Amino acid sequence: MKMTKKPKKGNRKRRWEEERYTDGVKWKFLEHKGPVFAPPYEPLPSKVKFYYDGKPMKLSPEAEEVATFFAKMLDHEYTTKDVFRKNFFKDWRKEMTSEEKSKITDLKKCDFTEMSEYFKAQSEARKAMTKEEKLVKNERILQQYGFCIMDNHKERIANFRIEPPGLFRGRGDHPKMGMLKRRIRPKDIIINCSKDSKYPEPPPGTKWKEIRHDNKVTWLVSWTENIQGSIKYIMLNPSSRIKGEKDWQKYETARQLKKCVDRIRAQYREDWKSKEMKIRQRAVALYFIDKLALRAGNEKEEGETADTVGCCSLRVEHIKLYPESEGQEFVVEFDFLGKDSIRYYNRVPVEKRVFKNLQLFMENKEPEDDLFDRLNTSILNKHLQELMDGLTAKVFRTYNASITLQQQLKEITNGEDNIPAKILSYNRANRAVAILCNHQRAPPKTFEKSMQNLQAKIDAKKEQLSETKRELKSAKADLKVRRDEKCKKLVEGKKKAVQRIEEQLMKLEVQATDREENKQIALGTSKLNYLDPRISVAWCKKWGVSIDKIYNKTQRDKFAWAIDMADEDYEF
DNA sequence: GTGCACACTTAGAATAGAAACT
DNA sequence: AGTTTCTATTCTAAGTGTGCAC
Repeated sequence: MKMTKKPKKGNRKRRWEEERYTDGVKWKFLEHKGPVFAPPYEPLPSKVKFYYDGKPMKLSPEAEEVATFFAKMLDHEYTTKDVFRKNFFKDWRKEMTSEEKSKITDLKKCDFTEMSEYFKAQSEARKAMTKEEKLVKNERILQQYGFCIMDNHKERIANFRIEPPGLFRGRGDHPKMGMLKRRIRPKDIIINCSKDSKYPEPPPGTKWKEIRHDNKVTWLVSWTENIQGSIKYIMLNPSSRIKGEKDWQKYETARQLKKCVDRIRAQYREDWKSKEMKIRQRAVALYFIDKLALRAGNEKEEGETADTVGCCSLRVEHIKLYPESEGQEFVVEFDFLGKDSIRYYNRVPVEKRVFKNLQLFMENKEPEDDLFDRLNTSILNKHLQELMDGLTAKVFRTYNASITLQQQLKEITNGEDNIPAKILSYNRANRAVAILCNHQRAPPKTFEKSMQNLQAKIDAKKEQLSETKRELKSAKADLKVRRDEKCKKLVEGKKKAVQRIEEQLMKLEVQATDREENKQIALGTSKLNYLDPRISVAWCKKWGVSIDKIYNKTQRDKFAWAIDMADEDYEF
């Protein structure tokens, strides 16, 4: 793939300019220390008791450990849910001795409160640990296990700690919530590294499941998780060469789409008229993916996960058709749970042909039937591949997100504004994308209160402003009477103060607006995954906004390639 | 086409750490 | 200095998409 770039500054190649390997080879040399395992279980002190049916009961270590997982979640809503409790209890019983099993037959009779209190106290104690103590411990492990050598570079590893055992927390209505996520041991672990590297050592007295040398993949460590049976990986940090290049490539593909999106749109509009049902469905689905930035919607195994859908897996029950609604024609109402069981609700007017097609697709179907019964993501992606090299459904999300940011920035940035107002504009552009992609968050628990506090601050600032203005007035009056240096100085000082306070007030007001508009919207996901960072870098350069106002340290590391590459006239 | 294994990106919540306030 | 509040980081679940066997 051709990627536009500036000529390099020095002799040394930047990492993202080094040559890339061919035929799927991801690296030539890989050396690392392996994973950090979860600390072993520490039995509770004997004074911390578990009660069954009001009576203290000493549990076997295995049963006790699983009980602590539940105790640690006692304050969480999960533990009130039937499915969670049922799954937990079933898995807990598997860890019990036969005696325990015969005695403990009802979860309602279990009292974990002492355990729960104990863990709360522990976490308080941990908080009270001095900075140095915490830092030293974490830092040592980070230095030892947090990095690897991939080819010529020392790279940061993302998740070098193995997930500790606990109770599975699925999102939404997950049928497996509460199941026991078992402890991962060395014999579960597959190590991936290069043959000529120094292999990681398993803990004394243990063995790895396997050591392999597959340089067509990027992971360092893998294991199979017991809830869904899926594979988990340890991979590199987003700042690494291998992740950065992939990210860059993703945006280049989206820019390719920009070049041919008009043709593709014309094509799918044509296909709305096709004689073939399959093609019509494909064309309508693609229209939704393009217009509404819906996800592809792979099919999922029923009963294994929460019931969520994307575009291709939409069911009849997820949309409602209104030939006419609130003065608009051909309105489609979407209401379904998407990824992470986040609700997607939207009412959109569509073209007549789309509307008619939808009516056709829904004819003689039950609510739980697939809307696009002749379509799936594989068919759709095969078609997209023919339209453009590397094109898949998700590229539309990347493309539409990035192009929206660019357009919005162009439209709403005001050169006259001061820096905070410009940043507000940036956040608003970012927000437009987050809304498009339906990136939501639970409103922070303290949102109302924090809003009130901010408003109080604003009121106080206003009060201060009028007070200072009064002082300025009287100083001016004084100056008229006694024209001495001291009075002049005072007037100047007050003028400055008024100006300063006005600026502070303005900043607070901007902050309030920004926060209010952000109540239920998460900006981070689009910023991190959908917006070509070069657009943001160019915007910062063009308007003289420091890049760290837009990206924090971690984000600057992730987007180092873009910060280096883009100048102020970069066009997505 | 269908089902499955695999590898990788994308996602919001939880937690830790930093900053602001009292 | 202690407490509260905001921000950054960590965690890991939940998606997407490919390739292969049948």
